[in-house]
Amino acid sequence: MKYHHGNLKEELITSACKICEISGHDHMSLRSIAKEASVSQTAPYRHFKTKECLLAEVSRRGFDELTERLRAATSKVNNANAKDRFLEMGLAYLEFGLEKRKTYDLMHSPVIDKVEFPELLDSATGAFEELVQILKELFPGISEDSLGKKCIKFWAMMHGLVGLLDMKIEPETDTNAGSAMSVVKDDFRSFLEESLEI
Amino acid sequence: MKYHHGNLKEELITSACKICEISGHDHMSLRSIAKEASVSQTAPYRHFKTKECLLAEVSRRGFDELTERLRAATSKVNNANAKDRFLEMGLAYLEFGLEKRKTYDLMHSPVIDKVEFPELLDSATGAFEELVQILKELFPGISEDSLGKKCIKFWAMMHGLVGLLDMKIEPETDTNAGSAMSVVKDDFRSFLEESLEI
DNA sequence: TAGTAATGTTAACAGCGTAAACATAGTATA
DNA sequence: TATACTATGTTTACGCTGTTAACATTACTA
Repeated sequence: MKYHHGNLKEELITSACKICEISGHDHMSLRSIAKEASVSQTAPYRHFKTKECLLAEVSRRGFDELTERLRAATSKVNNANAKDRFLEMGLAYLEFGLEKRKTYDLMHSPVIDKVEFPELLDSATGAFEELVQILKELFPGISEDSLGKKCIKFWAMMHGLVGLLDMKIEPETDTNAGSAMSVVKDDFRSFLEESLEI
Repeated sequence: MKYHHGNLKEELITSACKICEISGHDHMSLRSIAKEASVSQTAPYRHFKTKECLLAEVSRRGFDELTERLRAATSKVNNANAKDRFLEMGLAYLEFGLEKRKTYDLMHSPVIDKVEFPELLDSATGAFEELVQILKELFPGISEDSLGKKCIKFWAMMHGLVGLLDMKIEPETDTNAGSAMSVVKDDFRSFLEESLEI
């Protein structure tokens, strides 16, 4: 048994990512992470000033994975037209949000002030940039203002959609036959396609 | 000094609402709420089974206030056309989200499982219903399916917008003159109006 | 090789949510 | 009106938390 671990910081982060996705960031303790790495309770403090710093790193990795997924989704159909690639990206975003729900929550949680973690802000912006690029292709010659508005609309819609799908707030339609949420879930592609008319 | 407080439950809730909006729900302790009401640390347990139950009540009041604001916004211009009233509603939603940011966060936080609190779900659905109604007026004769989709789009966009405005994730435009976010903030009305074309 | 920086451990602190046992006040019933 | 019961408060205590301070060991550098 070595006294020095060798690669503790990295292992703490990956453990944290795992525990976060299982239990959610508010049911995740520094001590449990340390235990998972077979290390004393206070060892993490040699690598992270506070718990928040570790959480920020977990969040950062979340954004990086999201960015990667968005990029992969669009390049998967690289020879297709911009519209199809945009749709793939939207699908990938929704999938990430629902699949890694707890991590997604942390990424958007106000617990971590992004202003205090510039690298985290960078990673988050990186994901946003994927959307900017595809919309630029989709609307060539668009003004910066319009582009900005479009980006926000779509990003907000995606983000809101993930939240709403999990919140289970539904409109009480008269018929109530086939809830609106499941309509979106089942046919997200056409849902997104319609939205392109914005 | 009376032994029995008389109206402790109500006072705990209002204290909790106040503290929540000031400190945020994750920096809010039952003990501090009890202290604010000049009562012992465990007194709240006579009225709320767990801390989560109290938070659920705070969240519920948040949704009720949101509902009220949305209704007030549309009835404010009651003799105007549906479109103007819709725009007023959107504005009111955004205002609420930014003004009562911390409470808004709690309302959308996964910390409280809405399935476990049916009344909370009712209040949340109540707010959603306001949107459903105005969209029904705006698009008379619309099919239930389309209505559902439209509701979700707008609700998601609003919800996402509040989050994004606070997250400060911005697209890095080439010019970077006048960030996209501030464009939305300054001219939310036209932003929303454009979105009506969805 | 000596000294210093990096990285680990142990012990201790205050604050937290919560449960158990007990105290007091209000209320219904005999 | 006396008595039981219920509602609502307090005190005490438990285990868990994030964090700090003091100390131990290893790695690196002059």
